[in-house]
Amino acid sequence: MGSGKTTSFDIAHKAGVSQATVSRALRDSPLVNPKTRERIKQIARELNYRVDRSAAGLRSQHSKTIALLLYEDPTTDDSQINPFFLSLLGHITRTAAAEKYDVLISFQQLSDDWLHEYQISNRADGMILLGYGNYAHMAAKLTRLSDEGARFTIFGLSTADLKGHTISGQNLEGGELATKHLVSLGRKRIIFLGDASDEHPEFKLRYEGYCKAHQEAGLPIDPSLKILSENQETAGYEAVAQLLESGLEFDALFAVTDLIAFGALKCLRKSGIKVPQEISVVGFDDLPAASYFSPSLTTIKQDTRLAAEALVKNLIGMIKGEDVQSQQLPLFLKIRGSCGGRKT
Amino acid sequence: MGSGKTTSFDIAHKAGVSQATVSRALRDSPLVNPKTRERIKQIARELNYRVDRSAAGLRSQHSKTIALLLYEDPTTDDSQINPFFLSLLGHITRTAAAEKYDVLISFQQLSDDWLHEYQISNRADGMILLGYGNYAHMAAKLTRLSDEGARFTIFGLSTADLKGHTISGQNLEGGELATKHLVSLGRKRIIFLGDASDEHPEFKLRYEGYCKAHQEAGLPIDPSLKILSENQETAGYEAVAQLLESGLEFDALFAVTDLIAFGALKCLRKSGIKVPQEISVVGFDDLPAASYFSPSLTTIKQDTRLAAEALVKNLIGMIKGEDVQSQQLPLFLKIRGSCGGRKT
DNA sequence: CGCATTATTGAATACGTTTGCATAAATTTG
DNA sequence: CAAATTTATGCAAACGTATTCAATAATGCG
Repeated sequence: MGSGKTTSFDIAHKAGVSQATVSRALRDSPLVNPKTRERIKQIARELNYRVDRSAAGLRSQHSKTIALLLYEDPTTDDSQINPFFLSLLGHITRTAAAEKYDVLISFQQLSDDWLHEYQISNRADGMILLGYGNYAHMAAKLTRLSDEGARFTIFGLSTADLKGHTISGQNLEGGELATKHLVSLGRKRIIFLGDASDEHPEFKLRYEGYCKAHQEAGLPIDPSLKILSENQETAGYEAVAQLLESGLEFDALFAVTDLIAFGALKCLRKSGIKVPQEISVVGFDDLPAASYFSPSLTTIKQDTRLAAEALVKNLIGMIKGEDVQSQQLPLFLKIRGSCGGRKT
Repeated sequence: MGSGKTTSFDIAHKAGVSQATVSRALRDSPLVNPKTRERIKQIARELNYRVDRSAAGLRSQHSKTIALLLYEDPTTDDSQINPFFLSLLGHITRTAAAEKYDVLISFQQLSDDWLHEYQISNRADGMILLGYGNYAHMAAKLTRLSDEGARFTIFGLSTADLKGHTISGQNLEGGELATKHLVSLGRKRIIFLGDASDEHPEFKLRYEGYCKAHQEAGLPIDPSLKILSENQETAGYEAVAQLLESGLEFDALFAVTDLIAFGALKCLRKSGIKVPQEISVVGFDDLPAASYFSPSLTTIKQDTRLAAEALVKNLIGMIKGEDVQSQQLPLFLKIRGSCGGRKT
């Protein structure tokens, strides 16, 4: 009491065993007699003892911590974070906690130093990378990091080179799902709005799904219906404004993200075009605001809980040296007012 | 190269100095010759050396980490997190990073073990507590923790007992701001919607601001206009539904949070009441969805950046043993469609 | 130039664990 | 019942850093 904090030696002294035994008992080692283990645990509880994480980390060379790196797009300095990640964040921390891992969070731009900054410094045993970005740009970098021994999982990207590191939605199926829904409503000239270039492989896949749905329905794929838009609300607005001005005929709109869809909806509303009566709109992501928007937005929903669990469990598997597989998670169609016609 | 990771000894060897000098040099100690310091730093850079955080933490007994504890309301098990915190979260991590602190994140219910779980275990040097809850319930607990030596700051609560620990908005001024705006629009019978009981001191202050605005405008304070509502969208909906049924006359509505306001707006819309023509509505918080709602919601906005900086800097000050002061931060009125009448 | 300071450095230790190895006690086996 | 095995425990050595104390080199002062 007189001196500093409670250590495992104090427990050992009180229990009449060696410090080594205390350490083993608290970690549920089979090397210790169940009876002594319980006695030790009881004493530890009474003294409100906690293992010193720094000491444990130093000795075992494991921090039992995961670094969650949200990297921001350097071009947009508004610190608005995609709310979609908030949900992911919650599930990640919960899953990690269940596995006895802490979660460190950091907002960063892509850096060469991830590996050293987190793993080598023993701040974290592995990293989860989140955030929309020009993944194509990063693939090479990530492959190199992986080769250097970096342990990480990344959401949204799917590249053969990064086996086991990637968790993503079934983007192709998602695009197909959205388009099929529009087709089933009798829509024939469906705009695809977004950047389906190599910069955004996931968007590209959504476009492929769009095409597949057309083929299966026997509809022609008109390239002029594929409109470029950055992943921002204002960009969606602008794109639709130009579209209307061009006089191109269309009766539906598949926006590759909800953000784009919001912009599109605003522009349509301003132009006096009725949604969904004249134009049906589908988004992608199911941002919280999607249900608040007027009209509420039909969209493709990720199961953030599944995604979070996959990200965490793959990463921990990697840390433990197991062999893990990349996963593509199913997506769901969330029907709301911008499409159905009858619902709110 | 043959053996393990790079340590300060390796740097020392290569630089021809002792390990002690390396440690000092990397920490910019004045005890080391500037010339040797630069040489050492250069070598460290070349070898991609990073200080082992566990070792440093063990030796210095500081983890250089802040734990961000978001505690969930146990009664609502939907894992929807208030998006307001996302913004706060971003600013907190950025501020902490600038001060060389890591941020650990955890979703937890109120627990007696915070102190031991984080501080004693050397997982974090201090804690930031976030989340709406029945603060009154917690005040006693937090006071005890504080007495036991827990270092923490908390957002939203303001209690004399927790000197230096609390950062909050100027709730009274905020309530006044909102109400004055409604009064300036010619509204005379303004509903106050929320739980202004002892359970929510911050809501109580908003109500006091509401009263103050009335007094200053020479308007009577009618207690029957003070309507109870839980802090949930559905609760706001229900409350307004009952209100309409009761036939009570009113021309404006001040919801103590945006969530409540959303519910209120939905109910008004469903009942065919025009906002803002017949009823003006003001919320509180400026959730991201507030601008997406139709009509967009006039509300009181917190400066999350200021709040985050205050939370982090007060906490770090506390950790360093400095004397810190609680703060009340200014709030801002964000005028949108639910109120003005002319704007979108 | 001799002494008092100051500026730099190194040797050694402690931080609180985890874990390999040795040992003693208990149990099984032939 | 002796030998072989299993079960429980303790001893002691890391893990990589920060820091106290002593020591040396460099500088200033009269």
